[in-house]
Amino acid sequence: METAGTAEAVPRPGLRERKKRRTRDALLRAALELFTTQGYERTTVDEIAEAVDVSQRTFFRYFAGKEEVALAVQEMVEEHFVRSLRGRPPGEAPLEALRRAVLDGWDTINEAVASVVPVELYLRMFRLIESTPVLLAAHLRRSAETEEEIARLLAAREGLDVDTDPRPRLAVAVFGAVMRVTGRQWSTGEDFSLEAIRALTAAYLDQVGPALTGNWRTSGGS
Amino acid sequence: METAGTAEAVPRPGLRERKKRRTRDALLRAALELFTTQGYERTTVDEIAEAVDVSQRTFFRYFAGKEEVALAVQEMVEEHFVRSLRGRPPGEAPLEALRRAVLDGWDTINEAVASVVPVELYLRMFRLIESTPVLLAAHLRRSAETEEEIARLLAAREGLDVDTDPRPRLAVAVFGAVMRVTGRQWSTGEDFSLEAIRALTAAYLDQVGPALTGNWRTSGGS
DNA sequence: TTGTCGTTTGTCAGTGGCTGTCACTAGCCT
DNA sequence: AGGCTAGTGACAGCCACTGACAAACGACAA
Repeated sequence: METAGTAEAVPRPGLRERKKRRTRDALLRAALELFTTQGYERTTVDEIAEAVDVSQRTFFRYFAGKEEVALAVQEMVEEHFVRSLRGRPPGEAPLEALRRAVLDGWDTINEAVASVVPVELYLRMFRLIESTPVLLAAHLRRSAETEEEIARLLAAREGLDVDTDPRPRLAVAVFGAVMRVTGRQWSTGEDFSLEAIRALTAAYLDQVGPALTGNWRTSGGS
Repeated sequence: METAGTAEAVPRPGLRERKKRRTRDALLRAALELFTTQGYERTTVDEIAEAVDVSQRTFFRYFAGKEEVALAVQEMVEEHFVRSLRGRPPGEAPLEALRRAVLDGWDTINEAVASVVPVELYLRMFRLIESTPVLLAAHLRRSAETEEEIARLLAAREGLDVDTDPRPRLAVAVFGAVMRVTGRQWSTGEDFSLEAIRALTAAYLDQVGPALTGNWRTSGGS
């Protein structure tokens, strides 16, 4: 956090700072472009560095590893969602707040992403993550961390202790599970639009209740 | 599949086969022992191979990578659980079958694991996985694959198409989420016994309902 | 027993991700 | 202007992992 204080967030970035940000953004964009065109495994770090004309060592000074650059945008999106959740009114029930936060997050995704990469590139990258085992693994682990953060957030909201009451973690885990199924369904479907995943999210959240009802044989599916 | 037929599963393993199994088991045990004593990252493949007195190349002929050997026992346990689930009577409601299969799985965990490694070593390894980021990531991804298998299994049981009806995948994802929270809670708790995780499993499954109820502020806690 | 065959294994060489070190350059500050 | 420090490139090295080939060894039959 650069600006913990009050107003003026950008007194003067300084030349060094600007140069750094430009290098980082360039690396990120180059990496994503290479990943989505020739695949994650078939892209080497040397290639990415060369595309931006820096040394391999410099790449590793900006990103902890190949994985991190691949998941950087996803990270931004999750932060966007958590921010959205923090903004929900305290009166809302936990699951209601979660639901509204995600749907709101999709509606405003542009604000969070477009400044660094085009949304379309983000969506392509999302699908690549789902279909690349090592990326999917890393993504799932990071999601688990985000879930822990959200669980603490909700527990605080409701005045509970996350270590003695299992309900916050359980609820968040369940919610996260639904989000994951949604994302997977979207990425293997046909409609790769933003509206599609937004609609899927709403639909699947509505289906959780029925899915947990014992008898699936009466009245059914999508 | 060596023995697809009916009875006699072990006519005569043959010397070669026995030697192979012995090498594999030795590698597995040595790896787990090293991992749990000095940590996963601080253990090299060369070390493991040397402990069994084979070449590094041979290690990679038995295991696809360092990750695989670390998760091998976990894999056996999950297979054990899926087997247990397949044995549930068709009349049971899906979630009921899942619940009974897991609890049953814990009760009979010895049969599935003890022949290869002591159960105690498995439990230690379980905790190591939870606390080692790259292992946790790989574990979560494999769990996702198992969940897909289970979803198809349940869908078949109930006569549904897993691709048009979201409920099987949703239910399994929710169930898996609860199991993960359970495992995490167990591994960070104090009682590392088998009974402890068994009891936690039952308790957390009972808490899912309440966790999804909107109002946590009335009556709660562990 | 001996010879042949196919499998298992070791050796060697190489790739790619990632890290430590060190010297150099270029912003920044007084 | 000149010193301080952050950012960088060049180089060397570790470790996970793979392909290729030859040697060792078990299986089986003559």
